[in-house]
Amino acid sequence: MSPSPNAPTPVAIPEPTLKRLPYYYKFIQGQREARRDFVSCTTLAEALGLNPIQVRKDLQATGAVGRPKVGYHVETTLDAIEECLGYHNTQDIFLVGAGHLGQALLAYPGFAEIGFNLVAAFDADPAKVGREVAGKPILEASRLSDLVRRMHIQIAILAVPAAAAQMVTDTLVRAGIRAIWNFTPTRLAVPREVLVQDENLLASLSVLSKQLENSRVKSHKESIHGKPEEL
Amino acid sequence: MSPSPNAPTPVAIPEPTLKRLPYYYKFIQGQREARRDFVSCTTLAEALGLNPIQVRKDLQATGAVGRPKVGYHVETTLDAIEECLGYHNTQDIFLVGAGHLGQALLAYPGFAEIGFNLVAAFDADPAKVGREVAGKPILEASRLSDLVRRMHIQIAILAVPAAAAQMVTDTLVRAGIRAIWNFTPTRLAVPREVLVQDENLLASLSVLSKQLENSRVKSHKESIHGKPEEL
DNA sequence: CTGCTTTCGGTAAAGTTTTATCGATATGGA
DNA sequence: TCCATATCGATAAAACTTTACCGAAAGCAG
Ligand SMILES: NC(=O)c1ccc[n+]([C@@H]2O[C@H](COP(=O)([O-])OP(=O)(O)OC[C@H]3O[C@@H](n4cnc5c(N)ncnc54)[C@H](O)[C@@H]3O)[C@@H](O)[C@H]2O)c1
Ligand SMILES: NC(=O)c1ccc[n+]([C@@H]2O[C@H](COP(=O)([O-])OP(=O)(O)OC[C@H]3O[C@@H](n4cnc5c(N)ncnc54)[C@H](O)[C@@H]3O)[C@@H](O)[C@H]2O)c1
Repeated sequence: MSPSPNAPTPVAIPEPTLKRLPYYYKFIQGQREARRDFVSCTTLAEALGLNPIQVRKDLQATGAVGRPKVGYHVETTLDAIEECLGYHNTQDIFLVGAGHLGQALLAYPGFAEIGFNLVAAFDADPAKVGREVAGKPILEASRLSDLVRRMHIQIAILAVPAAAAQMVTDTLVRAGIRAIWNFTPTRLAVPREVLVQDENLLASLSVLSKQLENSRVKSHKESIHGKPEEL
Repeated sequence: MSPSPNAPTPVAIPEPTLKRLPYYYKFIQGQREARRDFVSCTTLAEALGLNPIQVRKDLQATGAVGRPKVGYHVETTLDAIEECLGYHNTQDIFLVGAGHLGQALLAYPGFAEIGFNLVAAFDADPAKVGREVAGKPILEASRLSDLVRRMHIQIAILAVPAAAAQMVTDTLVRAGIRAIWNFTPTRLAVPREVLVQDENLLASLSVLSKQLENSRVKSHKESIHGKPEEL
């Protein structure tokens, strides 16, 4: 309750903001390559199809400061975002379940670019164990617990069949995992101190489909009630 | 502005709710298999680690009605969720970009279960064209536009390299696509009437990593300021 | 140098989503 | 039969996110 003595306001950054930061980062990188030194919220917003005020608030949250009439300094703003998202501090992570999805993730070079080192995968299928994908070994699932512990792995990617999800989670938790990136369509039961980020792809697709249905109804209504606003 | 004459309250269901519905669905299916006829918000919330009041509001949004002291009828509630998420009305969809991620999606049987029929993939790589993945053909990218139009495809999955994302999007839009499920880390420019659902995996991982960092700071603070609340 | 315009930062308002409160209803046991 | 209790539905409060507003700073044109 009492404010910390000298804490530099470590106000948690809202999740929607965190999800937008990578877009700003990518665009500002492009500006750097184009040899531009400054970029304004207006420009960013225009390019990304967002509200300029929202962009400004998001950048403020990273600690970046802008100059009126000029915008934000490209280099320092990139640094601020990197700092904010922790692109610097490299982190080793594991993947559990080297099936279709797991192997796609293994092969993906994008993680390394933002400071994650996907070290190894684990699988229960003997036919997969021993193979490599993109230079990453697929190890025996039975070794998971021990290696999480010994290598002090904090984050694991979960890409096993739904039926195995909770069991693997329990193993990870017992081994001391701190966060799980969950691609299974299961709600995982974990202790309060363990974080879970759900990536429920089916749910996302359902949302899209539902919104499509809504928009159909809406535009139909509009066309009936006569509201052909097209600008 | 004026209320529609006889519309059955087509209030748009909030996205967070839509994303939770599949979890309820899956759990209630389990209850059906266990021969239970009713399920309460309390039970659901307990099992899924959610707030019971939230569960109740979510179910209300689907149109399901419950009985005090008893809960929600399993069969009718499943129907309500199916109806709400459109699990019934089957829909053909296309995938563009049959690379690592695209092929994992092609092989995934989950889409069919919720009413989506992933008909075909399209790729620019001649080495991939002509092959099949899980019985789904990989077709020449040049045929995309024509087939979207002729088959009246409304939803496309975008899994091409970021560099090609906008170009493919433009093609899809010109061909009359209505919604794009976007796995590239790019913000797509589309006309207002086209929906885009972004699935920015790197952004999600960044969020998780940041939250982990926050929780570390917090628990450290707590341990200093003495706040070992453990219940 | 002066005024015009763009853009920032802070604060306030509006909109959404989550959580709380409370009366009503139905069930099961006294 | 009647009471205690679990649970629902509705309404309200709280928390969070997005959007708006306004004064100040800084570049630019004349
Ligand atoms: N493939 C997709 O596109 C896709 C899309 C959305 C969601 N998902 C979800 O992702 C998960 C994985 O999907 P997939 O298509 O890769 O499935 P998959 O069957 O191809 O792969 C699962 C892998 O996990 C391994 N495995 C099983 N039990 C294990 C255990 N106890 N420990 C370690 N490894 C174990 C299997 O051997 C297999 O290699 C599923 O939960 C699925 O619902 C996948
Ligand atoms: N693989 C992953 O796990 C992963 C994770 C997160 C994000 N993503 C994103 O998903 C996208 C695809 O990733 P990937 O790993 O599958 O890449 P990939 O390179 O394996 O596959 C891309 C495919 O797209 C095809 N392609 C290229 N240009 C095309 C065009 N104009 N029309 C049709 N097809 C075209 C290529 O031939 C290739 O088969 C990328 O944008 C990536 O950033 C992938």
